Amino acid sequence: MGFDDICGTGLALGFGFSSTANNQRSRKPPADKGGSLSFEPSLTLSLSKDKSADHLSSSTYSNASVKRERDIGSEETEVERVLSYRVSDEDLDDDVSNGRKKLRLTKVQSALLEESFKQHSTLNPKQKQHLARKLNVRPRQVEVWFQNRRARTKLKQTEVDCEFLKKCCETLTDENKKLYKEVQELKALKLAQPLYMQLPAAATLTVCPSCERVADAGEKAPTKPHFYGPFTSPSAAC
DNA sequence: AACGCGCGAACCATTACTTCA
DNA sequence: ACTGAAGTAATGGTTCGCGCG
Repeated sequence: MGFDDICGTGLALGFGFSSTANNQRSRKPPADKGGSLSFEPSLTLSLSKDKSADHLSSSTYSNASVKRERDIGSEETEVERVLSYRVSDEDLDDDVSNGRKKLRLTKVQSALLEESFKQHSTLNPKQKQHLARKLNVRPRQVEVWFQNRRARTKLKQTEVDCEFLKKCCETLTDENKKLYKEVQELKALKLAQPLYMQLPAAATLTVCPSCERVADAGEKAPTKPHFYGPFTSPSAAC
């Protein structure tokens, strides 16, 4: 997404996203065991060739994943079910033969997974095995859950970042418009009064670019005025 | 050292199923 | 009872890093 030269002033605005979850495509788990995912939107405001980038990162993702009452019965019965739930290779074969079968995770299972995800968003094989045993589910299920969870986190973060950047964009567009208007006004002023001698009182504070001497309206005119016309070189005036 | 190959892990887009308003 | 939307478990394909011959 980009906004190129909105007001014709040579200013260009653009933004995009780049992930820094160990460079996103890195298949290795993050070095830091926290395994934090961070997605960095980059906001770029460029004036012709000059380019600057600002990396932003926020983590305002609110966890709303376990919000549905998906199971009947009390927590206790659920725990029992978690602990009695066994998945074997035969089950896996069954799934394959019967087509896709969706096993809804229980509240307790989801909560445990969520808890684990808070600690590290990626799992090494050992952690996966351990968690799978703890939850009485297949390691593959744990893996899939984490995958989907990461995807959800990323989506939420992208939404948040997008909102933020939209606001940035609006602000910058306004700013840009203001500056453009100012430029137009100054241009108009310059055209209307080609000679600096005709400048109104507010603009009579002049600086000679050559000697850098400031002269205001009240000051006695120097023997040789430092005024110069639009077609004369400033340096020639001194 | 360079290369090709196989494997495992992670990601992504998509599908399929479940739940709820 | 039906239906569409939202949520999410699962699948298939792709890419990458690594070890090995």
